Amino acid sequence: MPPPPPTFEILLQTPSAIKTLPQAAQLHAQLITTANGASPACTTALLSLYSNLNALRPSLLLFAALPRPAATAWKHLIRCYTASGLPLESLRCFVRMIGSGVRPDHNVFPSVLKACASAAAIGMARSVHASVVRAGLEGDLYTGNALMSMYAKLKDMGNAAAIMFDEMPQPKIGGGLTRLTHSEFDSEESALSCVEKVFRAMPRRDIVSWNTVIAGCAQSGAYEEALRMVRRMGSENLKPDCFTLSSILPVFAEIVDVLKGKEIHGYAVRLGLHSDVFIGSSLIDMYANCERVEDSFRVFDMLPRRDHISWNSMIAGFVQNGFFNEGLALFRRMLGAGVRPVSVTFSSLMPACTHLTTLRLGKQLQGYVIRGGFERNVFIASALVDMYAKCGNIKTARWIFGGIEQHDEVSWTAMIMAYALHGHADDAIAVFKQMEAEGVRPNYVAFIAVLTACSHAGLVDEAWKYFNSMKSEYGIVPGLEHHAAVADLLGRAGKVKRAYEVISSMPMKPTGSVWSTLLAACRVHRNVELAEKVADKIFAADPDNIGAYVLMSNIYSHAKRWKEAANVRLAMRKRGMMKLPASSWVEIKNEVHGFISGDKSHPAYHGISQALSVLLERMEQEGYVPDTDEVLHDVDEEHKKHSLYNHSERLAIGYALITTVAGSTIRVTKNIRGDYRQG
DNA sequence: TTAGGGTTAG
Repeated sequence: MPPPPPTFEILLQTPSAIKTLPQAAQLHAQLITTANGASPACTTALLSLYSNLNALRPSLLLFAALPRPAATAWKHLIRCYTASGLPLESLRCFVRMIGSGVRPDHNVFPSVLKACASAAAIGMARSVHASVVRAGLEGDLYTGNALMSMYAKLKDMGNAAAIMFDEMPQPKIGGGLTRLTHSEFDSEESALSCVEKVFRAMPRRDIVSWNTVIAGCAQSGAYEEALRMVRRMGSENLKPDCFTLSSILPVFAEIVDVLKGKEIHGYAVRLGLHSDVFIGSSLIDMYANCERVEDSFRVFDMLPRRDHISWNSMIAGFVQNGFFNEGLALFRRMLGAGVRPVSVTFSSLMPACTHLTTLRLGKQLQGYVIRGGFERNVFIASALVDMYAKCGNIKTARWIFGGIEQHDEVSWTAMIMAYALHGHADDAIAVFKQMEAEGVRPNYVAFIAVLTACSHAGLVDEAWKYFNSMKSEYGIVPGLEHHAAVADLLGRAGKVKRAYEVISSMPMKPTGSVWSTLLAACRVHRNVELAEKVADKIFAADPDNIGAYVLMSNIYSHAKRWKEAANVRLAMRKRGMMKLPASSWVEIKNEVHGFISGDKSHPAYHGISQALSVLLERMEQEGYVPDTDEVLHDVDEEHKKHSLYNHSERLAIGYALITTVAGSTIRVTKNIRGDYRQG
């Protein structure tokens, strides 16, 4: 009767029994004391143990001890490299394997293809695909799935991808193989069509195959195709699982179809998949994109387990829907829960600071960004450019912009818009030209930015030039915003009739706000007749447009047509429209102080008033004459002067003057919109 | 061995 085999041999035959690194090390130690412990068979078996545990160092040592590594040994090392986040090493290893005369088989290709995707090695990807064909493994299920996944991941990779691969030593993968360049890959066929081609050619498909092709379609914007594929799955008796659902939910988020999204939600609940973290974050995002942020929060709140993406989805959902304070509060909660913020957290959160124009919070957030080493992340940097510009600090905005290594269309546009908002039209146009010179094609938003720049600087001819070039040179159809910018410019330049023509002949229906800008221009240029015409247009579309009432009342006041002005105000009161006083706020020593026009309730009001009197006296000494013309109420001059001096921004400046040291920067923020509400 | 979710400019 043969003796029972030693324990370690049993263990080697059932490698799944080894679950931890110490267990593997223990077995390894026992094994080297035996006679054939150093045999290639034992070494390879140990290598497989270590590589399954993603232990790269011991795997490398064992591999080095093999005089002639067999295909299995290569496979384990390549897999371990890929899993350890070293795709280039993985590919080098694959090239060496071929060089040593070992033929690649169905075991090794999935890891190699995954490495191609991670390294964004497009040329290598094509070579390996050809190698798969030469090995006759096109029909292999796992290899086919890995091929599709690779092409799906390579889809968005730009020039950086080609560069990364070109740094690698040129592979020589057998005879008859050509390495295609990046441009060939792009011009021949889209990555999505590669995914679909592999899918169609597969003799056997499993749920992974379907999920891969569905995700590929969804991520490439082929929404209809993705949905058709989900319906087709059923014909092969496969039911959508949590992978399918988390890939398909972003489609409904994108096309803003909350009904279909809810159907998927219901399906997930019925299958008990709704507590899956992936589905959870897709649901949060879908509801948020459909402006149903309460539903997003309900999903978030009920998740039994949350990872950093669940938190990020909810933070982004809040911020994108204008719930800035809620987004910031959730960020604090996330930190409190011990979840580390990632780059996406900051790029989602930065717009909240921008909209709240709280430079203090933005700077705090930037501190986190710097400590996390995310400063050069193009998403974060673009948001920071925008934040600094909107908080009044264009120099810092420019400095951050300069630190971005690879500018994309968004970061360029953020910088153009930053200059535009500050009235630096020449700089804005220079940046626009530089963007083109560096090979980044301006998009729809970039034209809004450059037209805004022209508009704020009164560059009528420049604006028309850009507007006309949009369609003829760039193939971009001008939208509402572009027409509005041109009309706004014409109005500001006093060409109100021309602006009226542009708006009237727009290919789309003008919104109330487009007409309102013209109405504002009519006020500035004192064209009562046209103003009445424009107001009719606004009230026809939107009888409750409060801004238009206010403007008309002001226009009549300007023209000293007090009776008509009073009629407008009466009409407003009848409709229940109430005036909300203008307000300004200023940050002093990490605290925000708000002031409303005419308000005397601030504890420091006395000091403010004194400071303002001193200041005013000196201003008048130096020749300042208050422009009471802009105070439009039907009251006497002395009252006009009084209401001018108690403007909320003056109160804020007065407070800042008495609480900060000389030479400090004072940043006052004012609400210029929403001065009225329907009460 | 292969598959899924969240981000910046208007």
